[in-house]
Amino acid sequence: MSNVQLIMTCSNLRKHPRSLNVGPNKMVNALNDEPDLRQVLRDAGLRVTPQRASIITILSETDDHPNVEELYEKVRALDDTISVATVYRTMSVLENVGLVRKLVLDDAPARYEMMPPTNHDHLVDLESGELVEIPGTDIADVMNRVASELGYEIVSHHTVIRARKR
Amino acid sequence: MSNVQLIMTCSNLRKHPRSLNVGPNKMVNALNDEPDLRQVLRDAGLRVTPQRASIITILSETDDHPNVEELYEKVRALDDTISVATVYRTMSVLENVGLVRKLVLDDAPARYEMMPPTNHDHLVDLESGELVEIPGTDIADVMNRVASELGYEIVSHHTVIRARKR
DNA sequence: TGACATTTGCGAATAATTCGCATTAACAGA
DNA sequence: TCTGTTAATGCGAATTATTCGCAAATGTCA
Repeated sequence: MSNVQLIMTCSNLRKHPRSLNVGPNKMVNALNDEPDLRQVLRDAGLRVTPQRASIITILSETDDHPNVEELYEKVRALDDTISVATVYRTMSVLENVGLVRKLVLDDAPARYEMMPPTNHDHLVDLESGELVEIPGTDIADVMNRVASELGYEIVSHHTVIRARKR
Repeated sequence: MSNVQLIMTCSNLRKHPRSLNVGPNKMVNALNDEPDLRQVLRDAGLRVTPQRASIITILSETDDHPNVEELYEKVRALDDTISVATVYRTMSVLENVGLVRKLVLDDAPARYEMMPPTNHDHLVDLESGELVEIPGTDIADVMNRVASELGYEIVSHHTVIRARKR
């Protein structure tokens, strides 16, 4: 009996500036390549610091969903003076601004991903801890309807499905 | 701009023994009234302790979704020697056995509720911290299809919707 | 370039939850 | 009903993720 957690998330709150096409081995600064991202920060009255740039760069290059500790280790390759507290603070800032999405899992530190330009969901295998992206579903439609009936406009949603292999 | 978290959960994993019809002011022991519940524990090779009985009693009488601290305070009325650790341990046990559901919220301690006999979802108002139940939706159908395509059988699911008043 | 509010780094502080362990007690079998 | 086995409890200490306070550093805008 294998235990699995299916995590589905979608977001339609704001237009994603532009998807980052940074090659996996190009250690470039995402914010330098993406003036749009700089502007997102500035528009929110926030400063574009090298720490924030490094974090976004790393996050843009990863296709998994790192937690703060993993992020911190990777970012240190770009900036070996950055502190964990800054990573925490930055993730919070980026989340508020809408550049990253926070995935709150049970019994594990929060994970993060860049805001995806396309809706997609997630599947977490609890045994391996692996978090896999799966194609988006039309769950969003149902949710939109439900939220709409309550007078709300969905900003984002996050579904956790616990399932058993059949 | 009011911020709201809509939490939707459903469960279809196992037949709920029987819904508890304990009156709001009847300070009775739920496990004594509900031999089914005792059996659920025994079937899992677990012992029916007074602590577990008290916790289930309190949880059955509440229509909100208490966290461990709130639960602990209320349970102390029935058993003033119970410890917080026991409440934590018991909630974990009851969750594994399928008697309660754990609601993991962001930036707040986990909340719990008795496994509902009928599907229902939740709405959390972040400002007030209030967690309101809303009628179940057919999201479950969509999820079942998605999970089914992946070869999984849904045990439970948990959706968090962040929405903004329109 | 200079003023100044933001942001950072550091380490200490919090908060939720778990753990270790000696003691207690549930319950299956005699 | 009594008893032995073994799970469960209570206590407080330990862990873990995250936040906070504050002085020093640094983006940003005039």
